[in-house]
Amino acid sequence: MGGRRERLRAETTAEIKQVALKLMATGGPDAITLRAIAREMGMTANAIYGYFATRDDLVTTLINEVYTALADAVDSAWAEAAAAHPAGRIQTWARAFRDWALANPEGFRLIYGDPVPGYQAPEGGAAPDAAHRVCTGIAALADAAWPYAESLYAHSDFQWSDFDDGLLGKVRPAFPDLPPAGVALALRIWGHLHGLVSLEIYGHLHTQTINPDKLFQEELTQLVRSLGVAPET
Amino acid sequence: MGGRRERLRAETTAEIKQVALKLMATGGPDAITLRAIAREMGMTANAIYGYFATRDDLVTTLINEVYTALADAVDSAWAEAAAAHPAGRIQTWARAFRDWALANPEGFRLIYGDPVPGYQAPEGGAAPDAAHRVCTGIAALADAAWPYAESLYAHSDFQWSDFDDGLLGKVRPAFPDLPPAGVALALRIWGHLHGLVSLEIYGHLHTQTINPDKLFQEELTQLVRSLGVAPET
DNA sequence: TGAAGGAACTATACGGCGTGAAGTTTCCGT
DNA sequence: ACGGAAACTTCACGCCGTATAGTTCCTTCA
Repeated sequence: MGGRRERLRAETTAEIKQVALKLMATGGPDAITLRAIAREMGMTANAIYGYFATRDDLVTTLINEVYTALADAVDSAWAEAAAAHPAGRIQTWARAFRDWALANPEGFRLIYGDPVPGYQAPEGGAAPDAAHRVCTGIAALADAAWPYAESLYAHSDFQWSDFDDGLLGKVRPAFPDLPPAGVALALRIWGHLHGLVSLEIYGHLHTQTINPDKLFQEELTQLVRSLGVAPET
Repeated sequence: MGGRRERLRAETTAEIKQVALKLMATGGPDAITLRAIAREMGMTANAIYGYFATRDDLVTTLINEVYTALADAVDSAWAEAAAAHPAGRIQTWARAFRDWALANPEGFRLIYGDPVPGYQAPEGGAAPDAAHRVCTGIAALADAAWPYAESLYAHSDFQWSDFDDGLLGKVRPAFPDLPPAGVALALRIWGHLHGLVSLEIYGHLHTQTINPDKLFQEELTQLVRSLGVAPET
């Protein structure tokens, strides 16, 4: 075990994924075809079946990796701004989210759109896990803002049972003071940011406004304001 | 002109679109294939080229029709709630938006997602127009809320030049009292609602919360609150 | 050392896809 | 009645995922 055979195998697997990502970056998620990957690698399409049972398996793996990359990006942005005022920290996180999406539009489509004709996401896997990581990141925003915002959500009647156990398994230990209403707030913020970024990535915002940047900045300003967190300046 | 030939042609065109929509409803946007449509109609795939220059042309036409249907749905909901309090009227509109999406998830994907492998939306066409109609609908929400919300956006420095002329051509005549900051608010609300609905349609919300209904209702409650519009009850 | 076994890969094939070119039928206007 | 156009079919090409069978080569163990 751990011999040359398995090392070569791991390298080939990595190359397949890398080539697939390169194809996706240039031609969109639809460009991920076994034949194109094999062509790029000087192989036959069928050889890939030795590494991935099916094309959807490969796509699933890619989704997991890309989603993890997104989660890493926003997590590290959050960590780097640890010392900042909550308002600035929240804005840093959100900007990292949008910046990653703009830098990896195909990755964003891969994660959040219909990645490939007929692709159906499997039940388990790392993608829900990465999604939970992202949600946990937003829960961190909510947690940071909660001392300011709590009074606004006094009448919200959410219970823990309203949420997914896998998500709560990450959120509750990390933020023991955050109540169910705070998790709902986090999901809503996620939706807000996802919506604006998604519209932009898919080109729908472009037909409405000249500079989405300004709109997003306004969103962030109003976000921290609506949370009751005083802006930095 | 206006003879039997052209009537038959119009009927066939309509049947192609209808069959395509039926296929989409059952198998998703990816099921829209010329061969499947032709099979359903007892024709050859190439016969469709007499009616649509290419498959993307057909998809574009479908997008226009479906988008128009969405715009009609939310417009009529807005009109029916004309007498209601602004808070209720806004919530009625937003619920109509989400209800339409949940009732026509494939249509939503067709409009807002990657409809079909490699499809690229053309520059002009009716889709941007329908998008402007939807945005104008949200501008109506903003306009209704503006008397309450204006003070919150006093420091926003948006200008007319920040927005698309086609959109302004519809919004400014309809709502002469709405300033640029109000249009920005409308786009932000659009993004918020789109994000939550989009996450739900694509199944990402499902792995976080048990009942998206409740989350969306919370969103509406907080929306009217953040606009300063007193809730009805 | 040499044979067994399995992993890696190729060859071939099938059906489905969009699309182009050429041929055939059917109908309309003159 | 006839010329021409519109509607439609047939055939072909290259793309796709994938199943099956066959081949080559490395590793491991007796």
